[in-house]
Amino acid sequence: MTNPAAPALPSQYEPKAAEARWQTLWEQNQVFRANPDLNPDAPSYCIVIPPPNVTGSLHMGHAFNSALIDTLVRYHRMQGKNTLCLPGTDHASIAVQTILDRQLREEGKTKDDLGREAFLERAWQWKEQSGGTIVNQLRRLGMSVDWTRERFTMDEGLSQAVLEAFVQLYDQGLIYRGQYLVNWCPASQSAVSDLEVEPKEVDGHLWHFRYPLSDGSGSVEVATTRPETMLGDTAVAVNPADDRYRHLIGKTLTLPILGREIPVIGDEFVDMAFGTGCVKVTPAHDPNDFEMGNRHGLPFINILHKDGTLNENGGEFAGLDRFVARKAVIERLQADGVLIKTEDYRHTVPYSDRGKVPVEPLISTQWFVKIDPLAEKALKFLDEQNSPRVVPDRWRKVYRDWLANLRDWCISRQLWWGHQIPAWYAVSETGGEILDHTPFVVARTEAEAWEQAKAKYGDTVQLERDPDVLDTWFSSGLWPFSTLGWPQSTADLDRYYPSSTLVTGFDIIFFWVARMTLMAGHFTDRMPFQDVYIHGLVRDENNKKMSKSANNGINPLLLIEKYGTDALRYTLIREVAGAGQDIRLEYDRKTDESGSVEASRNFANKLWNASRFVMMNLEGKTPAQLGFDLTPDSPNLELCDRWILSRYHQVITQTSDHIEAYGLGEAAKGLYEFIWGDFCDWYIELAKSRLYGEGDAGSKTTVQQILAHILEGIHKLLHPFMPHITEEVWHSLTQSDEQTYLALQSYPDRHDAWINPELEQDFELVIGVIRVLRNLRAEAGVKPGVKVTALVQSGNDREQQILTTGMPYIQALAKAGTLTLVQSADEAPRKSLAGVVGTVQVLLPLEGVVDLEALVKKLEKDLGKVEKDLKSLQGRLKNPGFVNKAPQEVIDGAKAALSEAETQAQILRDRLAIL
RNA sequence: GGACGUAUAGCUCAGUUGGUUAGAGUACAUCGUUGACAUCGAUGGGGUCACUGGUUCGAAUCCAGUUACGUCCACCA
Repeated sequence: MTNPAAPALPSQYEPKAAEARWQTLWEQNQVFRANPDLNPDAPSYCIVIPPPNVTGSLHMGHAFNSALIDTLVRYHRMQGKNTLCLPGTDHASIAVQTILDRQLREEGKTKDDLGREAFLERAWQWKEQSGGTIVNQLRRLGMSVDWTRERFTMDEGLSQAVLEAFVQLYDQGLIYRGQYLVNWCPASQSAVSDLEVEPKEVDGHLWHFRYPLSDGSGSVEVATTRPETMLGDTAVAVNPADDRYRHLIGKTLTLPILGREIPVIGDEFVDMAFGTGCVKVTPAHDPNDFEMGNRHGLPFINILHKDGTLNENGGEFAGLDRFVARKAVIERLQADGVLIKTEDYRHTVPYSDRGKVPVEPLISTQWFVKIDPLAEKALKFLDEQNSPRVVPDRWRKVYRDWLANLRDWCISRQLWWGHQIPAWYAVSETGGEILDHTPFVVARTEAEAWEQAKAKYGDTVQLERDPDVLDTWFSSGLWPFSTLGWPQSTADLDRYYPSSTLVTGFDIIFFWVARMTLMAGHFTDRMPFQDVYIHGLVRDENNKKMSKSANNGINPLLLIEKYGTDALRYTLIREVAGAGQDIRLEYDRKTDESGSVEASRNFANKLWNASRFVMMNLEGKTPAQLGFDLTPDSPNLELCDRWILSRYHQVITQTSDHIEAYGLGEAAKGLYEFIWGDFCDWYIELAKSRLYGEGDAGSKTTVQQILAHILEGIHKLLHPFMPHITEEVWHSLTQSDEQTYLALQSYPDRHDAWINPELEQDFELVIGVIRVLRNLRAEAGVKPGVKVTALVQSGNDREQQILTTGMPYIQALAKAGTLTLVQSADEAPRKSLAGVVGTVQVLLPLEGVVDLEALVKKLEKDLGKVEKDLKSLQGRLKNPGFVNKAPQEVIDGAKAALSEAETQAQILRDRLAIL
């Protein structure tokens, strides 16, 4: 090694140790701890991470989401913003309770055996375990979050926020308790929201029955996919415009089996064209029928227990499970001769997302949030202020449509794990039991509840708290501001709220994004984030959505172990183009290998070695010690120096612009091309001869300065994407101590003065000549190590000038020992291989044994290509339509291309003629 | 039943407001251990841009339709 001061770095980057080391140092030294009071004049940047559910561990989707967030956060931090990235986890009420229920079942127990207290203790244990795993995974991903501000949706502060929000909404008349039809999940024995229901296509049947008219004058035919609900029928509806049945409206029918008299009603909801045009109406067990029941004042007969068995209203079927009862009802109807037919019927059945069983629409008493006033406010923000700004734009419409079309939100869940509803019932008023009509008080604390209750019902009142908990999304809806201290007014809220960007997948726009905007609009009078960046999901190698049920998840830690966190992060980001597109991850399940992550690992290794090379050639100096006093007009800059500096400054601009437009993938790709292509393949190669002392001393210093300067810049530019390797190398490069961090350095400044497109084009010509010469060498079968004699010919003054400057580059990189620049090709031996770039001819004379036929073949091939272009260009320029209508610059471009092609063709023909 | 997304090299994907010779990575083939890197370098082969029609001097790009895959929303018994 030429540099004794540079650390002896191995030739392969080992991510494992470096990543662990920096993760620990960052955290121990609270590098990412936010301080709201710091730099009052600096803008702030805040991302509150979407809290993962404490349901186990993180999957690839989390890794993707985290990579995007951390890249944004690190970028903005380096831009000098006062930055906070706040981590946390979500209690995931129903999801966690489902897991615990399953565990208990495996132990042969139920939650009632344990009792609420012991159950919750167990739930907290689970939370500690799963939450711990998740938080450690976030660390492994290199998230630059402020761990001192870590939150959990059920911790003390956030629980306070939930209480406050509930009480306020209740006091404002926006929360009410009422009897409504809800989606009932018999498996978890709880109400679930509309969003927790997923429709599934199933092959079922459509059963047709005959309901006789009570006056004996005939019958009507109705059909259903759920025959057992007929036990709860309280009417049959027909469309009042339907001539076939209009006369029946007002008559009564006798319900089979139970013999109940039910009316025929007219309702426009009924589709005359579907089925028979007669609909059985079960107001207590069907959403449409519920509405009809309300419209027509029909009785609501509930036939189900909460566990899905039939209750006493089911008559002889009482006690049977709903699906058993279905069969029994069909048999009985058949026996009674009123079953007309059974059709096979494919239809959608609503399934409970968590319980994995069909949900049952069921009347019950629940708590609701009145959604209209909240939705109106969020819509107003969107329409009038485009707030939040949705990226990509197409999701804005999806979000808007949903907001505009909402039903009241059922927020009570018959579960134990979660925020218990702060309502206390005066059970002494209703015989010691909580009934639908038991009076209640809503309060922030139990003491406050007693106070209110005593005032209303006297000192002897007995209180019992509502056993139900709130929908998980109630607390998640407060997340962007509850985590910053709301309802207290805090410095954090002041400084970081509203947050800058919410980064999340489209799958929870409704569940979560909209709930946050609803709550934030109401409680903080503004939208909780400026931008919403919606990304796609990670698909598996077969383009399938990764899911637990399909068991096709890819464990991010396996890939991290194999290739490193930086490689995984870089892969995930590099794959995302524009925004919002799903990404597909290459993966071999047998070997746990991924070609694309491997490519990123190789890129990291390339960077490592390039850095190693540069550091070995700086004579122990840091970039700061070498200094960078060069300006675009410094006389001692060579063509390649100006070129790489121009490219470098373009890349700074381009990377920033892309990141700020959420084009993270484009930014990542641009850096890859610059680092591997421009910097490593060309600049470093050209720098070698100067570093090895083959030029003057000034040239060596200049090249060292530039190498050091750009290398440091590269690490800064790449740091948001690959935080560990860049932090590691940057420390060696700058010889910084362990209390100084690249993560806190400022991003490279853009200096447009360095950008020189014309010069870049000149340099492209040199590169072109090198490529052609290399190609000729390969065609001629010249071994890579052998130096050749070659000629470069151009009759153009400007090209001559560029080539003169570029001569040493061509000699070095194309291994041309003797290289002559000539005006005319006559000076070349007859037996030469030839190629063209622009109007420059590159000639490789061949002595001795030469396969003439091969030379001719190559020339003919090249000529064929050029002639094809030539023809198309000539055709175009002869076309009056083109010449008259196309813009001048396009025509000029075509003319220039034509003359170049003509020159090329001529060169090739001449060459062929000589042979 | 609505709405949306995607279709380009064997594979994963780029391709800006239409401008002619459609690009990367990867895989493949050939050559290579010169003093950063074989997790590398050089070179090469490989595409009727899903299909059909239209607009235009000119279409991967714009329009209409078709097909395939995927996603979301929806109360049809």
